[in-house]
Amino acid sequence: MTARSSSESARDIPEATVARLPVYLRALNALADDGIRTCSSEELALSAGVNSAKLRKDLSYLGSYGTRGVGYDVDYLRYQIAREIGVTQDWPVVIVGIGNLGHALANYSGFRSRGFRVVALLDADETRHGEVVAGVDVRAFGDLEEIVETHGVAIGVIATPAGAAQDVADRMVGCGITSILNFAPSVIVVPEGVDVRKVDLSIELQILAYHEQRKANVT
Amino acid sequence: MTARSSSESARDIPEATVARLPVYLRALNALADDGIRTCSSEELALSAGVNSAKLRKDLSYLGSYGTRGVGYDVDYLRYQIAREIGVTQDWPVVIVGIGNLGHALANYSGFRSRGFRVVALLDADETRHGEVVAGVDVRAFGDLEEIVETHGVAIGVIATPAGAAQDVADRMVGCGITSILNFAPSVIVVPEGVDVRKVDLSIELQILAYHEQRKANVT
DNA sequence: CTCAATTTGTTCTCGCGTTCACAAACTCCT
DNA sequence: AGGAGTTTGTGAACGCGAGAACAAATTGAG
Repeated sequence: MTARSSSESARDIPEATVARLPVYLRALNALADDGIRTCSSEELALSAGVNSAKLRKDLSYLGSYGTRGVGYDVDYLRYQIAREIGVTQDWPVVIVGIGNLGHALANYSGFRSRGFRVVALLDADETRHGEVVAGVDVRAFGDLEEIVETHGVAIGVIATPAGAAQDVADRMVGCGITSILNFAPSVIVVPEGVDVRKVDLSIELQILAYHEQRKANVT
Repeated sequence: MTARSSSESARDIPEATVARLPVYLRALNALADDGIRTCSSEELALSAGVNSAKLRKDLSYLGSYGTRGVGYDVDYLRYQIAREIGVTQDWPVVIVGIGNLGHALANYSGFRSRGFRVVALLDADETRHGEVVAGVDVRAFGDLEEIVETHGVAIGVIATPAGAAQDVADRMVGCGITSILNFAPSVIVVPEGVDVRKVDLSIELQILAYHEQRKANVT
């Protein structure tokens, strides 16, 4: 299943490591902005908020990009991580659902600066079609196929109410979208081969509430 | 460290389980809305998008709330989970940073319906003070102490740009806030005893991009 | 050139979480 | 009442990730 014919990047990077690579990349960018050209695993780990042993192990999955006795070249490592994640290229993204959250996402500058380009905002509400939000056209949900095909979109973002999420996901999958970021508070089912990541705002708060309650209960 | 003097809820629930309890709660609410009064672990697991064995083990940490041969009483289980998480009570929350994301969070109905009440929106921008967003007063960041004390706030949400996040966190901790939900794309450092959860929108997309790239590379 | 100091890459061990598999408990039908 | 059929709760095995610890590689001083 994980056999790769491509000669490079054939390593199988653990999921936990993949989730931390963007954090390292951000830390490296911050260091570069400060004019720092070289850093040790200890320093980088501090910036990223992780253990240095973990950092080194994570980086070792990518290859040997450090120099013993010296550390890592910030620019070089930055490029290597970006390439591994795939953010050296430009990823077109569609956002469905132009409520408060869709608005916020469309305006979020962090997407663009990290290689993601919002090519369209889709909504079922016809009265909003033709509007321009954050420099992006608001279009009809029915235009999804056309937009996906024209721009070669592989990543879709769901920012609709819970009730619409599964329908939207089905349509996205039907168009050939293979990665979905779901902000709707509902579980969506997709075929094998499609990746879904879920961000649920109220769940995060509930987890905090659980711990908060326990703190209070230690009498 | 985990010794509890309180007689009930003395069990130590694994972190991974805690993170899933809100999902189960949501699934149970959906079932209840459909008029379903009883469900098996298999059915509930399907709604929640998990394995039924995992679901049963998770629930077993709370106690034996099911009936063998029958399943779980939806209302009863719902109450037990809600009580365990702590969402039977009302949690006052402050949001700092009234940008696009702060706006979206303030308007998010999912908070209120789950026991979280936004008591104030704070922002450094003086021109916005006195405004009312989503029925909540926009106040000066300097009012943090007063608001936290008045309402007994234990949970704070950071929705500022990255540069301000650490300062805001420090102030929050200084006021006695012990749980922080951080949407700013930066690592924040807090003292022992303070819980931080981080939601980073662009990191989620980068993780998707990594997998997307790998799919494309399987030639 | 040699040796001390530094820092990476990797091996090893431990603990947590997931999953399987099954005994225990309950219902319902005859 | 008894037995077949369900479904929970949990013991045990397994796999992954975290962290400690160390060997290998590099630098720089004398």
